[in-house]
Amino acid sequence: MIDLQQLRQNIEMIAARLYKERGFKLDVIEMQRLEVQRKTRQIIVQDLQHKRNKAAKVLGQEKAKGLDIRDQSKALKQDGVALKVAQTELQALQSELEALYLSIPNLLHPSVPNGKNSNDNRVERHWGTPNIFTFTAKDHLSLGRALKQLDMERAAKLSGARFSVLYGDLARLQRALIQFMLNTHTANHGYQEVYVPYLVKKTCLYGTGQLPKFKEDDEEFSLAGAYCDLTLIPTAEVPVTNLVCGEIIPFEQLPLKWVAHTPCFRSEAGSYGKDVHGLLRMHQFEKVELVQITHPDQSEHLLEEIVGHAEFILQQLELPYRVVTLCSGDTGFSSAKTYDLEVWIPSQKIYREISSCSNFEDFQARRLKARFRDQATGKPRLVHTLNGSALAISRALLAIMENHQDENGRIYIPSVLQPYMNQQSHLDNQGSK
RNA sequence: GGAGAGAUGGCCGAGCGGUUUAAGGCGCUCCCCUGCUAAGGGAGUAUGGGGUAUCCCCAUCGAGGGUUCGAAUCCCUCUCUCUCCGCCA
Repeated sequence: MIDLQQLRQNIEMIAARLYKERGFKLDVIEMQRLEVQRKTRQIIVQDLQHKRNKAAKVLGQEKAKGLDIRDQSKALKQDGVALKVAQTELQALQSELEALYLSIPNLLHPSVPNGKNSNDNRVERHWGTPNIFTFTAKDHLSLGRALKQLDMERAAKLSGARFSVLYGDLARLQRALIQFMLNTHTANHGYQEVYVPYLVKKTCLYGTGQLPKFKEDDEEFSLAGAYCDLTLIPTAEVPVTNLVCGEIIPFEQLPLKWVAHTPCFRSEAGSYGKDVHGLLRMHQFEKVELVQITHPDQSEHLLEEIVGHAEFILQQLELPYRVVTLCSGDTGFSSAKTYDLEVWIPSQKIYREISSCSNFEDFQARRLKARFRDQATGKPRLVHTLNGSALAISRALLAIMENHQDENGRIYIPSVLQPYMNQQSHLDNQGSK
């Protein structure tokens, strides 16, 4: 949610920005109409409440003196009815305004380039150079099948399309990736490891901005029946960021830095026919996620730090990548600024997203009511929240398979992972049944 | 799953229909006193919102409804915590 005080004061300017940056049409007339009504209603309600409180007090004192208060009591009944009516009207206006405000996307950071879609993203830098293969490079699906360690067919038998089954060394390599990333971020980058629920209440999704959705598509998986208010997390961002929901964090604890490994569940509604084969786009995948809860003055700088942490992993895995700043049209609803890390995919000869690092500034914090106590004033202020994938595990696995293959279909295991693989240097047919 | 007990400010804890404007204590901040330390005295100490804004008002006692002129207090529903029994990784 954006700052309402700011919105009310500079409504024309902010409406213009929302339209220019996001193509979001804010109904200024309607909003102002509702605001005026809300304000007058609120004054009426509070006035009636004030009268009620005073009258009740006087009545109480008279009763204590032993006076008969039945007539006065009866006379006050009408005020109670009027109050209830006014309260109901106020509530209706408030929820209408609330729904409107929840639908407004975040304002973008000035450094975000203008643009419509991913074609307009700004490439910041490259690292590494894509391998030039002296043979025809295979995609990860054929490589995995040849190794008998990747099985989409049996996965489909269990759960349908967009699920995977891994065997043997490939399954172990996925586990090694998770371990390596968690260990690196905790030992080298100062994050605390955190284990969180994979099922969360809907309110958590409002907090981080996945809900409300105005598209038809429902991106998340929800449970039915007795637990129907629970949803499978689409990313660890949701449970981890919601840890500070409603809290006032002591100043000296900032920044809070958490790293979590979780599976992620996405319906992928709206991406029918896109990336239907292999590990690229699945309903269930593993991810190691970084989350920071920071002082407002630090978030801009800490976004760069998070990107650095994700880049470090890619470098250690010896994978060529580039860093892009998402343009205005490609930046997510809640984000003020997002960097994507894109890893080279030899079979497609393009860079594909493997990490997304965002600064949400106070947008999520306002929804979450996540604050810290300002040292100077002693008053609570909204924190800033950031997160970054570091990395998407399934895509890292895929990238390793494709970038580190040789002409015999063996796959080189990056040296940083070998300690997690009993010093094994390659994936080959030995690791499967 | 069965039986019972709870949820009050940063913390402990009283209140069980109207002198509560949430007692009292602890902690914290500032001031005073005491030549250090300890002890003592005084003041302050939630969050959100509104207004005729150095002041006033409204809301919040786990959450949501209800009863009442008036609810922390009574009733209903839900959530969570604790104790005992059962079951279980």
